Amino acid sequence: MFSKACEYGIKASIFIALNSYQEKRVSLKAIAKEIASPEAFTAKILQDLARHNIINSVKGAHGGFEINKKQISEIKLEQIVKAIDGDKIYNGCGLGLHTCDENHPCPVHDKFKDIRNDLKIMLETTNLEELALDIKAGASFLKI
Amino acid sequence: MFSKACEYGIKASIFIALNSYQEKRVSLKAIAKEIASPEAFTAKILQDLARHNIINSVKGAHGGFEINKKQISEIKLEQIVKAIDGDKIYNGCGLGLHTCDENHPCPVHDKFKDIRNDLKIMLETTNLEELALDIKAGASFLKI
DNA sequence: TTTATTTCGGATATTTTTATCCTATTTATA
DNA sequence: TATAAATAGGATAAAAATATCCGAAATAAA
Ligand code: FES
Ligand code: FES
Repeated sequence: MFSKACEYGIKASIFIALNSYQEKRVSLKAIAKEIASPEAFTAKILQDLARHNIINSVKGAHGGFEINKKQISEIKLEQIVKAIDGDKIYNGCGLGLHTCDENHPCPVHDKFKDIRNDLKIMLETTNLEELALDIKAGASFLKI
Repeated sequence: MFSKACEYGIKASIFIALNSYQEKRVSLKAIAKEIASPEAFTAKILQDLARHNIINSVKGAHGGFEINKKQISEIKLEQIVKAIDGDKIYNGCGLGLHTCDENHPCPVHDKFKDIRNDLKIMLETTNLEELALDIKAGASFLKI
């Protein structure tokens, strides 16, 4: 469904958000450990998220990653997915036709579009805050 | 969502079904042309589907691929997807945890499982016959 | 100002997916 | 029986995704 890069990006963002509530900046190393992801690969993804202004990176000693506390509840999964995987999950045809077009539908178009739309709505309405709170409450997990 | 192999497998199966209704066996070449897929790669996928008894292959002159007419309405998309992509689409965690487990959910589990279940139901209830009929009626397309 | 820490970013490596090539095998028919 | 037409399947190649390495740049603190 999502690429590995996107999975890491989502999990990392949640962990960063969680720490940002406590004014704590987290290092790449801490993130990779917490979400069980390869460090260098995760670094690339974090750079990408920083370039998209989803997270903030601070270089140098005592540097790391953080998210503006006030923005956490405004950041939707959709932004992360679009930043990393692009919007093919929204516009792509389920059977790989060049474009998903109501006027030139593939055989599964009608059945597929509803599911894809539900996914779209889910991504557009889910924000980082709620996900971080679940982790904090021990109601969900970032690894294993 | 689906792998390229799976997309080709679904489209090929629909085209084979369509022809099998008219007692026509279709060649690899004809299939690849009709669904705009690479011939040799498509051959591998068809072999896979044949091994899974979803389609039937006939070697030699006047050979090709066909589906037992009476089975066309019984073949569900689910069988094709499972044969090619396996069942990770059913059991896999949306964020890549080892297993999707209600008791050890990832942050998006609750929101994800409903969408995944809708997809599952769609695949389990959609059969080749209805898809082939749409193609025949010009209501859907296999390429471009 | 030096040092330790940490992200940045380019280059490279590995793995997986997608695609191609070639020979063997099977089968209908001339 | 010889030939042509097809699929089967192993080997290989190309492309994309995933992962690693390393030096450069930035920054805090000694
Ligand atoms: S055309 Fe294939 S999903 Fe819309
Ligand atoms: S645990 Fe991640 S989708 Fe169920």
